[in-house]
Amino acid sequence: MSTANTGVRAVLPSPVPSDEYEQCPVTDVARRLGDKWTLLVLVLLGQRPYRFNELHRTIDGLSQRMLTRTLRTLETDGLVDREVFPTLPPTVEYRLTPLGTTLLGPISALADWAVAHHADLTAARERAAGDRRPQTDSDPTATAAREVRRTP
Amino acid sequence: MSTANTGVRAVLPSPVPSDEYEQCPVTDVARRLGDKWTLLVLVLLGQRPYRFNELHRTIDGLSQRMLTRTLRTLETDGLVDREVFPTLPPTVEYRLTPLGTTLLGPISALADWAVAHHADLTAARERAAGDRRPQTDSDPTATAAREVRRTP
DNA sequence: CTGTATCCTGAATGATACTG
DNA sequence: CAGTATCATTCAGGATACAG
Repeated sequence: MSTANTGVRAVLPSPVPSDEYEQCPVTDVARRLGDKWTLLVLVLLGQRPYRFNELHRTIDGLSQRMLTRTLRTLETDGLVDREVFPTLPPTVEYRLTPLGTTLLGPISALADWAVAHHADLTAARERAAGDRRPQTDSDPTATAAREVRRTP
Repeated sequence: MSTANTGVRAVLPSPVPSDEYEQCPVTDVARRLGDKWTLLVLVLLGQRPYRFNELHRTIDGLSQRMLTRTLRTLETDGLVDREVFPTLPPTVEYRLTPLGTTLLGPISALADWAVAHHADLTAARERAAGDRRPQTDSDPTATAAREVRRTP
């Protein structure tokens, strides 16, 4: 794996993007995927089209308000298409656009990593939590500075 | 590219994880990367170790408080190592752990996608913004329902 | 069924000042 | 240099009611 960090380097001008950090495409995308429901919705729509209430029922805990918001944003970003059928009552179907489909690749890479290393994360967190009350008080006499370099 | 969505499927039991959505490793990871500074810090540390103020200076707009918070979280997750040198004044160096380094791969995948398709996103957003005031009023006589299927 | 309109709370982030 | 402590602000997100 690995040395495909071409993209990463590409978006890192030495003085990182000014306060207009949203200019950074990577952060921009990450922030969207990082909200509470977008990833879940994208993955579901990656399998087949869904209707509004179908998504609502499938994703436990997701409110109507947030589902609408999430879908609208995805639509605005051109990742999802919304099709309305003139039935009574109305039927609306959502599906990934071609652009949206191309996002499944990177998402899968992230998903694979998450699944593979979630145990590590959990372990690290528990270790960190435990380290806040250890008996491991090292010998204070050994605390003497081993190196004292001046910081320029 | 593409059909590597093994991971995605793996974490999608049909009735999506109950309100304890944090159980989902993928969403968990995405939420961290989706905060305002984590991704930026990870990418910088992916190039070489950095000292605290070095990061602070390099990432424009990042406050001391948020840098500390971000680094602590990364440390807690086992993605970043913190090394203190007993100098005067103190010197602290941050570097990726081996686990943290493995995250660079997925991040690169996302970064590559973001760079490649940022223009599409921007275009879609502008189109969506413009579509809110168009003169494209289609012929009302053509508005008749073409299909009226009953929703089950 | 597919939304919109309000209201409300907690978390994320920022600004500022202070410390070892 | 490398933080911590406080306070203020903003915003994502949830609850609820209502509408076409």
